[in-house]
Amino acid sequence: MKAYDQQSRLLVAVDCIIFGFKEGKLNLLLIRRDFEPRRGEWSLMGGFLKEDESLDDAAARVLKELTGLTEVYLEQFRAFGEVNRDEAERTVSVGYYALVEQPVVDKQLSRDYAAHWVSVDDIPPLVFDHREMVAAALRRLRHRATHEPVGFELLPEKFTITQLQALYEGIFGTSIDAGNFRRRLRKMDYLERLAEKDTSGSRKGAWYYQFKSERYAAAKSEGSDFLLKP
Amino acid sequence: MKAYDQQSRLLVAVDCIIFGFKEGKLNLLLIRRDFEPRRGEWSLMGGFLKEDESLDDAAARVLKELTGLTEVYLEQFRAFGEVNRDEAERTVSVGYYALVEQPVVDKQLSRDYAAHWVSVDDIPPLVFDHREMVAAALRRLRHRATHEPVGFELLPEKFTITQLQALYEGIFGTSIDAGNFRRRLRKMDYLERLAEKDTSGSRKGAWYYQFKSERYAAAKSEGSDFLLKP
DNA sequence: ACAAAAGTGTTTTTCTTACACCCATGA
DNA sequence: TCATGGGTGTAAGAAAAACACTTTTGT
Repeated sequence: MKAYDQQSRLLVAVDCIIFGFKEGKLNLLLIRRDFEPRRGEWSLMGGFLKEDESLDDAAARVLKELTGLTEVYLEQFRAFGEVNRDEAERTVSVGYYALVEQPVVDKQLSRDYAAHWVSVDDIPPLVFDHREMVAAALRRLRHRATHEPVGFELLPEKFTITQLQALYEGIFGTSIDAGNFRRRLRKMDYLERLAEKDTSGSRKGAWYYQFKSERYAAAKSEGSDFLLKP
Repeated sequence: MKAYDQQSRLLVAVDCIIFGFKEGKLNLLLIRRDFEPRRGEWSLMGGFLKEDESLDDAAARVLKELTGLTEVYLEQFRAFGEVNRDEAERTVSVGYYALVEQPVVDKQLSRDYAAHWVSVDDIPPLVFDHREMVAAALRRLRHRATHEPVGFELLPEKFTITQLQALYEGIFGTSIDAGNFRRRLRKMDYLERLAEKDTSGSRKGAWYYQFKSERYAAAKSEGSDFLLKP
């Protein structure tokens, strides 16, 4: 059984699947590897776990190094441990997915990392098992987005219902009935309609809304379930 | 960024939360640690990842060492990576939960490991962060059991509706309307009623049923969703 | 014949779905 | 005034919940 001596220590990494949303498309932030092996190929943003940091801390650090962002939604979804998944050395990697506001990231992105957004339905070949990691992250995101109000993390603080609908259509790759979608949202009293309109998309203008997390927490603790599916 | 040299290698473990079901109770298989630190205290069954095995393989190996079982339902649910979670040495642990037929395990259980079943609503103090791991596993089990037909893994191949209801009541700690529960099951044509009855529980006798995984796969691929909640 | 588990039916209410419709406004 | 996205209403039907009811059989 378990005994501490004589056990093999090995590398533990975290890899981040960074999701963004822009112009109706769900996107993924990739980098080109700047070290061997497979220098120059497309890869997820990752890094090795340090002695003095937790997995969550490591993921947040890695994300900060690439995007400069610190207050992002970040959730572990799965550990990947096939023996030969990293060809250089045995490495166990823990996958995290992040939800960021793409326009905000675009401003902060340092050019050095050669980071680029790609649409989730047009992903280039990736190193190692990163493709599989993306697929798993996407499944998890779809699931989370229907059962928890995490989609909002991909939108600016103020957003319109139409934007939210486009987001969900982007996440699921389907189209949604606008009337029914709105009605479901109307019942969520943790969505506050602001006294302000977005006039960029139409003549009439669309009301801005805001997600109130405190109110959601209250609603949840009283047993109400979030559910928003295509 | 990532670079392979000069990185700290560390211990990676897997820990198994083993669920069983008996007499209306959802149970957990625990052992007493037989090595330092915390020898003799209650713990989950775990082991270190070896150089030449995947995480899934390691979990299966650990499970086999304790229960002798090989064909069990086993699913990773989360990695635990707090810096001081294991007081002896920095260890990242990947949590798996297993669903086993308790009566079968009882027969095979080697006395050496000092393994014992405890009810999930009466868990003794556990070492390290094992309590938290159990809580996370239980949340995952509840979720999976409502959306996928995994509950059957805890029952014998042939089971009655009443047993299945008791199982779900045990998993969720609630009571369920028998009429409505049965009706939902009647619609699942991947549940086959056998020509045999269980007469141990009543005069009348209850039909045995069997879960047909091939038929379920077919139904699923045609878009039908499993849903069974309290 | 009756107790007790197994199993069925029926009514009520609630939620989805599909889709028709109205609104506001800049060009 | 009309095209366009924004937003509301509603009728039909499906599904969930509550609960009364029947069936079977050993004692």
